[in-house]
Amino acid sequence: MTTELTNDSLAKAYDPSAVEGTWFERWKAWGVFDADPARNPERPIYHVPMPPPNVTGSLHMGHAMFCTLQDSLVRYHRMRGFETLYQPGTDHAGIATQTVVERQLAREGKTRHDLGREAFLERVWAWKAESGGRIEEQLRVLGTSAAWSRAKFTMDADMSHAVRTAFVKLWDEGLIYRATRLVHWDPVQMTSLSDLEVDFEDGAAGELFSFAYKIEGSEDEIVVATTRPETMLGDTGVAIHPEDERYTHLHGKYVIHPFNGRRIPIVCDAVLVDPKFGTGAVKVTPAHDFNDFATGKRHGLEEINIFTLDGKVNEIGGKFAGLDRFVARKEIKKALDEAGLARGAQKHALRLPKSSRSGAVVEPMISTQWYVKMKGMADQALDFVRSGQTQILPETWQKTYEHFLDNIQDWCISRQLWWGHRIPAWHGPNGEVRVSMERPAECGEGWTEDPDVLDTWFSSALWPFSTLGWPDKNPWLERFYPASDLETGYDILFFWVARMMMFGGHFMGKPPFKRILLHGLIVDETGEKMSKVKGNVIDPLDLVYGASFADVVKKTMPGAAEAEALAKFKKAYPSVGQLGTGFPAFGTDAVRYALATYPPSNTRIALAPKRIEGYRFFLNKIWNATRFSLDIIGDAPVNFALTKEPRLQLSKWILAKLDATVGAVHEGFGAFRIDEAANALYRFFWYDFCDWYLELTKPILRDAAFSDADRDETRAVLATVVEASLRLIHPLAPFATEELWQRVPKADTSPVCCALARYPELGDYVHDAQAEKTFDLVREVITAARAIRTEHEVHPAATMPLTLRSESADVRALLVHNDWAVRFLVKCEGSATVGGPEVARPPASSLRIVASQQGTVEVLVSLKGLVTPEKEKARFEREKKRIEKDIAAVEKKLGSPNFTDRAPKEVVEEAHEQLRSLKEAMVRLLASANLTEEL
RNA sequence: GGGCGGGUAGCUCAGCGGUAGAGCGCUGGCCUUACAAGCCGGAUGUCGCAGGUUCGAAACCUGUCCCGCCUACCA
Repeated sequence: MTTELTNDSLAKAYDPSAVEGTWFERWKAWGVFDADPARNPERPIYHVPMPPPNVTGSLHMGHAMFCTLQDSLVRYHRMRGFETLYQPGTDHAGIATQTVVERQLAREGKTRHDLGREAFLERVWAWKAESGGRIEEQLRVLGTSAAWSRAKFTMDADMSHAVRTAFVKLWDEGLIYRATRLVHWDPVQMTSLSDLEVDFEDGAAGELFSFAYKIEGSEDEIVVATTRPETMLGDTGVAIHPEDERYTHLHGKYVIHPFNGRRIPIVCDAVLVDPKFGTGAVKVTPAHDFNDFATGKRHGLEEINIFTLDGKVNEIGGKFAGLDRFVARKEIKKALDEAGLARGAQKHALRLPKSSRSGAVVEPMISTQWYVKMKGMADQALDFVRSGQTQILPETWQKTYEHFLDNIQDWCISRQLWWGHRIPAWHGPNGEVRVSMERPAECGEGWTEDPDVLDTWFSSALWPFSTLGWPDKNPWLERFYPASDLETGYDILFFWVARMMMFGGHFMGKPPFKRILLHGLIVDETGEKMSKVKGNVIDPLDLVYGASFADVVKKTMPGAAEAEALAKFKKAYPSVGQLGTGFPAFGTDAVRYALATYPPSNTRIALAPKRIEGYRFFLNKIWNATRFSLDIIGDAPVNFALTKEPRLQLSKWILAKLDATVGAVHEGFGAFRIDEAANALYRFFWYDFCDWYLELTKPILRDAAFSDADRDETRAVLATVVEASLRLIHPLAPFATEELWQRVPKADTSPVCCALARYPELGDYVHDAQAEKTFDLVREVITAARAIRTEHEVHPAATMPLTLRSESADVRALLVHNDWAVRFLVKCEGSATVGGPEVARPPASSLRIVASQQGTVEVLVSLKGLVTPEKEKARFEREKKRIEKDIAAVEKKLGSPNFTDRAPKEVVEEAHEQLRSLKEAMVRLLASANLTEEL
């Protein structure tokens, strides 16, 4: 397979579609994705559980983000020899999936109740079968090197078994209980919600409506205010502050409900009532408000439920019965007004609680639900992090994690849905409850199975070990628990991560992972959250394969007018205007690379398509540099041993830079700063390797002045650097690097593919910081000479004499040794004249000073006839100013009384060195001042 | 109300005690036989504001103004 590849020549330009098609299947065939608990027990493990996406969902940028980061980490560790398990899977996503199917039914004019539970579930499974494979397919497009053969679905039989086991265990331990209390109720989905599933819409326009209750047996009244007038049907108390003198006379009195005549006590409550707010009197509806519920408990008030489960007024409401809660609101206001009890209304901004899934306004409702006691598990989960057994990165999230667990509430785990894990409980005729894995034999006639299902997050909380076969003891669980890293978006830190930490600790006795890595939320280019309403959603596959903007918005805002949708889209992504009429096919590698360069500390990641383009250009650069290198290396065997002790300074320099880059990359991956690793590689490959090394191989290969030994060494260095770079970049851009790696010569007996090749380690190449600096000075000299040329508008093809002066013999030797490089890149006439300060300045020359720790170099370019005195004078002044400024800064530092005592030695020394070289530079510059006259 | 984070080049962001950085954008010049998806140059910042600590602050402290996010019971 590979030999046939090495024979065909590389296309002139990088084309992602040509390289991204086949590798996935090959990697699979080569066993890249496989983990094996029995293989080589000496190897350290690296296990990352993938956050299971909603099985019926489709790919969005969040998935692309986590795949990029996780897969990069996974490939990095795999190449470093870890026994690597990237555990994939999908989630049944209870409410979300049920909602989708119910909407389908609604289009047929049916509800789930028309079908009945069994038929409805069949329908959901059918939908899952139809759409369920898609998300996994899409994840593969991103190159995700997960153990696909082990993919799990949270409703699989084994996952289900784990869920029931966990439930029964918690029940037996007394950690699960049933309770009747106020819960967040979604009247549209008709289910309870955990407090995490409620979003608050800030600043919703509402009104504070005031009305009067008449005091029993008098014409006196007390005025209360509410944002939800309809709840007055369930009022069972009016609370005042015990010390509020306005109401002292009402202590112990009752008011009469205007619609049903209910006697309602006036109670004194200092907790609920703020005497300064409104009238200082509060209506109390224990059955429909969390504060009132607590108040009711304090005073023994009746709890009267006035709503049906779908949010209509129930029979208690009398003439209002059957009205939807929002209709009832209007009617009640009207009725109060007609009764002469309305006391006006004022605008009031309120926080409207909404279901994060259905968007329905959440109604607090009394009901009986199942709960998990969290305190003990939370304390343990807290301890895992505080003791350092589990590390959270970026560290800033640790506080958030702790704050949540410190204030943990018991978790309402029952949902009145059909799609999900059914609670394994049976209710007897006399209210008995049995919890068991299967229907207990004694629960026959008269016993009914609990109708509720579990919160989806209950099964996900078991994910790091249920996927390994828990509760059965087996080699996978032994070898791969705890996992190494858990990487996900910070938005599910509470929902998922904290709960895995709690369940992992409880069921396994150990935290489920060593590190928790969190990334931000991908938003549009202007920082707005992606949403269909805003029309700013981007499908990652459109970036990979390319798509016209017209097609993009057609998907984003189905049914909307194209012009309008396009306008919204372009507003959200100002940079796309520069991309023409659509996204070009950036390819997976470019999308991944771009996403990898955002630091994880960014809570919001503003997606700029233009930036992805930049990384596609980078891949093209890699492609062409490899192509060029292959051309130079040729077919003759490469003697890699020559790179161990290189003769050329240039060889040593690039190998040392490579080594430094290897270090930076490991640091980046190690600290979850993949962006740093990605940037280090980008800079090395483009700015060091391509711009300098590759350019300089040209004279080596072509000029007769170089020996065959030089050429052999250069071919070896070239092969080494290219091959190492491809391996280094592979975790970030797996496809292009694999394609190229297959074709480059390799030093050792290499494995079948780059994905399984050994990752470069520090010290593999020349480890020599000095070697880096040495040639860096040559580089600066060349840059200075080029700058002079450009400044004086010398045509790039023209040659001109160059003189380099330095007091340092070492520097002069360096310049002479690398004269060939200077000559080639500056395009000077013959060799540069290298000498000490005694060497005469060429007439009509322009000067630049390069100051370095090794010594100062005067770069003199003769420009006879090309430069005017005015221009040179201006340049001289600029140069002088620049150096003066630098000198002043360093002098100020060194001049201060105890800088030398307090600052670290290296810093002081460095400052001295700096000043010395700057002063030397100034002397040189000033010496040239009068020479401008010669021009 | 409480908590957390952020305000640095036109944009997106690094830097978090030692003379302001990157990518993109802008700009001048080059089709130099790997790459014009390129090459060689250039410009650009009172580092939100005000105090303080320090020899030295974009970085540390205090206050202040904006902006996000999370969290909470103001009817």
